[in-house]
Amino acid sequence: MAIIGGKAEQRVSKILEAALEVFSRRGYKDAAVDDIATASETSKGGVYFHFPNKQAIFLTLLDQMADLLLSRATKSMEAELDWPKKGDAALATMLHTFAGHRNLTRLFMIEALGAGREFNQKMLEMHAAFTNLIQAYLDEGIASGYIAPLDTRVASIAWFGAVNEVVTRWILDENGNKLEDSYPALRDLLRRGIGL
Amino acid sequence: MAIIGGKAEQRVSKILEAALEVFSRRGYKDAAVDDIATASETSKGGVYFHFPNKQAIFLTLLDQMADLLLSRATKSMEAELDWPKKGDAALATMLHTFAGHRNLTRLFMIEALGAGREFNQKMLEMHAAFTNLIQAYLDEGIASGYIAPLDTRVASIAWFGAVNEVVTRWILDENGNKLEDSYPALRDLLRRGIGL
Amino acid sequence: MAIIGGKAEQRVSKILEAALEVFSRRGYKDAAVDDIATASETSKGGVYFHFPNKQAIFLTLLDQMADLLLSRATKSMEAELDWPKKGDAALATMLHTFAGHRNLTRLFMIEALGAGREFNQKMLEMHAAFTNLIQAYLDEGIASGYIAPLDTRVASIAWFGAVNEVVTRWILDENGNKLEDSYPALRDLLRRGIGL
Amino acid sequence: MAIIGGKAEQRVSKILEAALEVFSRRGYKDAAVDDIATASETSKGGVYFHFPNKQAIFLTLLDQMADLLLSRATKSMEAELDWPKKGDAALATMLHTFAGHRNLTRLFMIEALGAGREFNQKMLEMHAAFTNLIQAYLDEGIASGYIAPLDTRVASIAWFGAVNEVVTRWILDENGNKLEDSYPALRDLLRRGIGL
DNA sequence: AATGAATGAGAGTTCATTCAT
DNA sequence: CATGAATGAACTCTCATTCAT
Repeated sequence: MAIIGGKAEQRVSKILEAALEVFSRRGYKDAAVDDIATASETSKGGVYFHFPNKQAIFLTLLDQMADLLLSRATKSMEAELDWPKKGDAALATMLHTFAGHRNLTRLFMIEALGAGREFNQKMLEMHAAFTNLIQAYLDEGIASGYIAPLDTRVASIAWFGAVNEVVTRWILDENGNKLEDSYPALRDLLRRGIGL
Repeated sequence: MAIIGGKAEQRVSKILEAALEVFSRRGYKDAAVDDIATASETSKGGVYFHFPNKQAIFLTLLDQMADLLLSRATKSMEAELDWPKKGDAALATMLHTFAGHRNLTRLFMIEALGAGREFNQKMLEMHAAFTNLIQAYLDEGIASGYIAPLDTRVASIAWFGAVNEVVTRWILDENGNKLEDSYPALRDLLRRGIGL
Repeated sequence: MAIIGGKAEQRVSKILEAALEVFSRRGYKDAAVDDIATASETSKGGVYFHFPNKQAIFLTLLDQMADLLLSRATKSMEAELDWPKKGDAALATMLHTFAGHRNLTRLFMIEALGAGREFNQKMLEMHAAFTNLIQAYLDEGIASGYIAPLDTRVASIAWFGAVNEVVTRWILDENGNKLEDSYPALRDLLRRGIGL
Repeated sequence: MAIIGGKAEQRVSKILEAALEVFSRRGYKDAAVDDIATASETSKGGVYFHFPNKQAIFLTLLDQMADLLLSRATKSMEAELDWPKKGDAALATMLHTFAGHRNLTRLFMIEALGAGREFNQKMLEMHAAFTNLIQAYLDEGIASGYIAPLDTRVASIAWFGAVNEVVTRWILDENGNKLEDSYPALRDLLRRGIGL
């Protein structure tokens, strides 16, 4: 009957919204399902009607975030025609997206790592999704002759790591600088690293 | 009167050893003090006689690790006279040290980040200790004319992040490749990134 | 929909009943929440669902008791028209009520005092509630010319103390005399003390 | 060898002093033997060398206090020749002694009651010691014809209770009035209560 | 769909007591 | 005599999960 989202879908997204807030405020382990229920104006039973357990809520959030980040990065690359500019655009988009969603970023970069071995596989997949995107980009650059051949697997990991650390520092340092200020230096460094 | 270490010191290091094992196997939150006690062949009370609480055990471990890593890296740099080789040596040493202490590394790179807000400050300090070492190295390179001026703050963070991610992937991927295989590609990438 | 009390109310009073029994048998500190849970045929979690902590259970009991005692004393005073008889009635009621609720009395007179500094304020209030009642009575006696003016604050405290000690002795002496046997002598003493 | 007190005796009294301080500050249950050890500049083992257990320390203190109070009261009574003045002197001495040892008084009046059933017998004995003293005094007054015959058992309990409550209120009310201010009113009341 | 009461395993921490040195 | 390391039972409190209504 519903067109854009039935009652159930609305409830689910309300719960996810609340969960994001609670998880990023208290950390995965310290976040109580009760807190999520309260924050989403439901009851514990209500949450468990829509999700089989706490883990599933967290995983859903991680998936959503990865999708958001990847699709934005992809889109911004597609919007550029020039190969080098594609990379710059992706980097800028990533930093911009992170900067705009500090909670989400904390969840994605910090909490998810330490949330327990259950999430290791997921984290690996997510890191891989990003590095694969980067690697494809670098391979394209080599194929089109923009850069000389190099170990794109390691390079993509290093790129991701560099961005990751800049972001992590920004998260950990509660009253630090603006994230986007690092963009120019980071871009130059990454470009030069692949001999561009 | 004690020659190598009194009974207390021995007990403390036995507890720390056990804690390292337990923390890296179960994660900070899931590690029970009871597990640590059992693993160190003491009782819970015994653990609490030597440490005020669980957090303190974890922090002690983190400090130990940071000291180990930093001192090894520093030493290996001092052993080289040529500026560029100092960096290579440090990188090689780091990867080698990580590779040789998987548990320790997991604690340091994964668990500690997500263990809770209480450790954020500590993590910031530790990351900073490493990037400061790198930054000093880069500044020296600029001062001696080996490389052109660049934003060494961001560069050092990016370097550390690159290494970090390579190591994190190695940790998360339980049956992956040898860590040290990434050395040549990583070294080239980092070198080139600073225009060397 | 509920007629006499919902499930929750019933559970709460079952817990309070059990708590009264456990507290007066073991003392506040030695009473384990687990004991209360078992005695009320619930689980520990069940108790904590209805009360935020152990202290709150104890305080609820204290309040209930104070209310019971005060309302009974007040009622018995209102039932008499003659001023001196009001006092006698209150005393008789108090002793009778105490005699009929040994556990409750132990809690109120013994455990609550030594349960810890946290309860000092509460105890002060409760003692004050009783002495205020007595003081009002004495003031009324003076106003109506039954007795000569005297320091009713100290007198009411002394009255309460006298009753208190008689009761305390009865409690401490596990196999002693009947409490109510002390009534005539105590009444005469108190009466004479205010010059009646 | 020792004349006034050997090393052992000194240690014991140092421990008792410390215990008094700790017990009255933290209450019986919350006082840790470790605290007492530290406060008396010994070790836990040291305390256990001189006392078989925590209970014994507490009991020793209670005995000491009762002895102190009783002997002072007795002495001040002996110093008076006039029978009614003996009672006044005892009361004044008691209030004065309590007022000068707030910690001790708290221990004696409050903590000891709630410290657990193990101390009930002791408390009974102590209360009895006081009321016996009072009762003997009252009996003497009857025998010498100062007052008319009355139930001196209940009367002595009531007297003790009256004093007790005045003192208890003074203890519970951390920032209340001076204890000795209650003396005149209390004296008049007690005197009149026995028809003096 | 949703609620809230209930469960019960377990967490970190404390502490009286013991005992080898 | 004294020490401090060790023990282990007990404690309060938390929380993911279940389920009758």
